[in-house]
Amino acid sequence: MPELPEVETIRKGLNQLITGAVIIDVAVFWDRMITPPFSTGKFKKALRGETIHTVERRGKYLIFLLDHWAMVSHLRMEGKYEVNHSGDPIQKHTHVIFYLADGRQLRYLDVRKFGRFTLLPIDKREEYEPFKKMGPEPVADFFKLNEFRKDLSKSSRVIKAVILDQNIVAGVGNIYADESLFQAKINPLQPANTIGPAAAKRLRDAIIDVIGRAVEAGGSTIRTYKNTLGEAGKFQVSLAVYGQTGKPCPRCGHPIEKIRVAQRGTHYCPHCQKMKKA
DNA sequence: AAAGGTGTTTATCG
DNA sequence: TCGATAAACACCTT
Repeated sequence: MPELPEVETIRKGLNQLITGAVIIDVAVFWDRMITPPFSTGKFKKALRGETIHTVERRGKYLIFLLDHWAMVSHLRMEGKYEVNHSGDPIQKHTHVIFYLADGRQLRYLDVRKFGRFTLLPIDKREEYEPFKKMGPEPVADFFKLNEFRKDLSKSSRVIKAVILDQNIVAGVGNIYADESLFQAKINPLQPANTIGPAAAKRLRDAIIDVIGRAVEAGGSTIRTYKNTLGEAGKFQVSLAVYGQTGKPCPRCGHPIEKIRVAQRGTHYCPHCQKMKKA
């Protein structure tokens, strides 16, 4: 659910609300949320007294820049942040609370407990393995067609699996993968190494365009996503295929179908997105 | 009412 | 090294 556009919207909200705030204490109610080598105890101790200077993002990861640490937070499926006052009732599925010096609390909620926190020394954050391997951000300046074409030619996997791979391009999840493939008129089952130069360009441009428009719209709210300010996204009304099973294709009117590709629910128009021979 | 679907990443298998 | 699969969880739908 939180893919790049949702994480980016959350990042902006966090920056509005908590930059400059000082963490005086941390409570962790689900220890597995804190990844090794940090124990919950070390995690809390490291954060006490640290100022939240700014929140950055790489792919679907949030990066809180503190005095001595970069706190990396991944929301996985259903992670959310709220900023509360101390008297506010604690919602179900609250797993981490950051107590701030001004009396407010930054709370992390996650129904499925899949989200993770990692602490990195502030000057070593570039060395974090997932960041080192991660593909470019899906914007024109970084996501180069030549590199993308090389990646496609090297892989026999189906194209949908490839664009979901964070090491190819960062931040694309199930929703925006389906939307991008639809916009580029490519069948999700097409093997990556059978995609020609023209189709590769369409796909690269579609990913940049779809993600960009979704960021502008504050992301998509499918079931539960809300940003830090408690607001829903607006992009769900612009979705052409995701969650539109049985509805007419906005381009040709053929009913949208749902199949399974790379173990993921996949929505596409069988008329507009025909499989092409290599 | 048990079973299956939901999506992201990492670990593990062949 | 690559690709496929399972596991980490809770809730909702069938």
